[in-house]
Amino acid sequence: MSILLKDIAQATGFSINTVSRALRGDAKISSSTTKLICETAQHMGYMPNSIASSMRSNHSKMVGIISADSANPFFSEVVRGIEEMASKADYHILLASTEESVKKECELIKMFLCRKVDGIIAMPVFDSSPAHLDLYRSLKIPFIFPGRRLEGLGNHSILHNDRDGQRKVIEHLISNGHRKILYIAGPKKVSNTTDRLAGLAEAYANNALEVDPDYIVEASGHIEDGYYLTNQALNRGMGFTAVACFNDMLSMGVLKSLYENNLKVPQDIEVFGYDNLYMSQFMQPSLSTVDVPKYRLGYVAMETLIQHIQDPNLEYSTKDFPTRLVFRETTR
Amino acid sequence: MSILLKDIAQATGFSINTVSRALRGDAKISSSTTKLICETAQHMGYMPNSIASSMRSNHSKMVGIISADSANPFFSEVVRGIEEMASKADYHILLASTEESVKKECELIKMFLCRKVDGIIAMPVFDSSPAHLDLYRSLKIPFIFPGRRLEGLGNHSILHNDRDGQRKVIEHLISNGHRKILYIAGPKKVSNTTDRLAGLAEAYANNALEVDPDYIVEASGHIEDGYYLTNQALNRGMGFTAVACFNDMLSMGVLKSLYENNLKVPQDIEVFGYDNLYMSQFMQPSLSTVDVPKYRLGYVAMETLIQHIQDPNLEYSTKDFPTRLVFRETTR
DNA sequence: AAAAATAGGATTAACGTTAACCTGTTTTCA
DNA sequence: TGAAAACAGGTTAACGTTAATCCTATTTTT
Repeated sequence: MSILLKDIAQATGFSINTVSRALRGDAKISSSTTKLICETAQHMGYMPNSIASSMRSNHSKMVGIISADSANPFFSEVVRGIEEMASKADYHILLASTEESVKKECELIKMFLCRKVDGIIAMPVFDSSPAHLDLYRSLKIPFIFPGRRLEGLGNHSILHNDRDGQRKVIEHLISNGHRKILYIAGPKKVSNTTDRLAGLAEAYANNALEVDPDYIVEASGHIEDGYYLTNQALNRGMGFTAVACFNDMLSMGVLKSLYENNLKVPQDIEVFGYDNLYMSQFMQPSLSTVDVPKYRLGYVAMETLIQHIQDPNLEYSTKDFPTRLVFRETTR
Repeated sequence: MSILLKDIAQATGFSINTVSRALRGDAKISSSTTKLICETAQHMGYMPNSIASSMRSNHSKMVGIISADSANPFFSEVVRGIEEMASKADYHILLASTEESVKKECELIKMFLCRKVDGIIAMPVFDSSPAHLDLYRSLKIPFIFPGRRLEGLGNHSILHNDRDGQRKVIEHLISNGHRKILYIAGPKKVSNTTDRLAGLAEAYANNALEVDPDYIVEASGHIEDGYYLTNQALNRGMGFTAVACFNDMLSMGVLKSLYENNLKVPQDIEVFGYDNLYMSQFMQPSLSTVDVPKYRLGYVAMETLIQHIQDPNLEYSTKDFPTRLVFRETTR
């Protein structure tokens, strides 16, 4: 059916092994032989069978990516960074999304293991069940968590100072005179939610203010949550003067709700997002937010993963990127 | 290192082959034996090596997905449909994006072939170069094009009446009295651009109107194009009273530009998108658009692909889903 | 009661590649 | 000048599964 090493061996008169080595650029094969073999392979339209190669060589040149939420462009950006680096290093990607389900996450890991990926990059659900953690701990292949962390596996993470970023946002709002700030938090099962809430608490504490739990509402992180939760808070007459969101998608829903309720942004209410999605600058009004280096996160995660694949003894160490506030039209 | 069929064979006293067949539910193995083997496998924590399985059985249970543009949530939705169906049928996905580059598309196909995928689902670039088409024609595995088409391979497509949808949009605008409609087209290298432009032409023809090429501008399909092209048209004093876009992302940029130029939507200018992204209902103002069954497109594409994998003699036939206009706040 | 069919499983040989080891020349340089 | 390297490539045996074939009791058929 298709061209095999055997066929090239026959055509050139060399052994299968020599052909295999020549095609892989083995230095033991003379350059003239290598050239002849490569050209013959080219002409015959040889395509290596990576399944067979993986089988024998014990590495698949594939890494498994576990994304979290396909509805949020945040993750597309991270994955784009991963892909870019992967492609440079001639790795390929097996991609799937958990939609924030631990069960699915565990299944994916097992699937990746069966498929013999060389490493895993995951945006894991924050779930402290032993089964989940043990699964990661039992992994014999390298794994990296870009943008998220997992209890006890902190050094596998590449983070971006969530706590710091959220603290700055809240401090800014407080210094602008706001005392009733509605905070739309992310889902509990995401580490960033916890970290950003810690940043919020810190900001209040730094200003000797109490956190009012009524002004912290939980969301799954999608646009509609921002919309409905803002409507709800408004209906309850909570009288907030600023809204800080766990992410930009939520903010988009918030802006919609505020507009429909005839509240002017930023005059009546200031709004802050988090993530700095590309689209946020085109929201109406354009969104003030916290920039997270999404692409870089993915890129570095892949880069780091490859280092660990190449040197299994390499120690893991947390990286932490700085965040940066981006002021646009939703703040004064 | 890890548990193999061999180990289960040793533990149960059956042959490797019997273990393999029992685990796959072969009817030739008695139910008591099957039960014993499966339970033992479970206890020992057996994980099948899909690489080895693929190698021998000649099917990988993987399909390659070629997406087009990672920045557009349209494709995430399609991929979600693909994944859902794939997961039901126990297929897994190798996903990559061309970012609309034919070169990358061809490379991806070859990569998928090397990795022995059982089929391919692609959103191909519309490029009539022989190399590109021949590559698809030479494929010995099934392939489906959801939402796009390729010259001469029309029956591999699952479409959604692009021409019809765009015609309705333009006819609606014309019937609303608009005579100067700015149309922001997609990139030439996407079949939908051509088809939607045909729909536009049809609408004009049906109303005995001439198409003014000056009012048709080309874009790559991203938010910023909508923004800059609208600014540009405004600066040129083109005096249009409606804007129809190739997709919703463009519309988001258009809305931003119009707002910044103090033009009220829909009072001064009506705007129509295309795709009906989830987020479009939250744009400010919410976007009138054409609904495309994105998820369904992906789902059916995968479903169809599996049918073709299971029956290689099955004839290909184009499917065509109906579109539906969605009226929101950007139209009167 | 002998032949045929069936159930249940064992043996053997692949799948296409690469790793490990081996062999025969040619260089090198002490 | 001769022994050790270096060079260039060949041989053989895997990797873990599954397909194809074969075997042997037991049951069914006639």
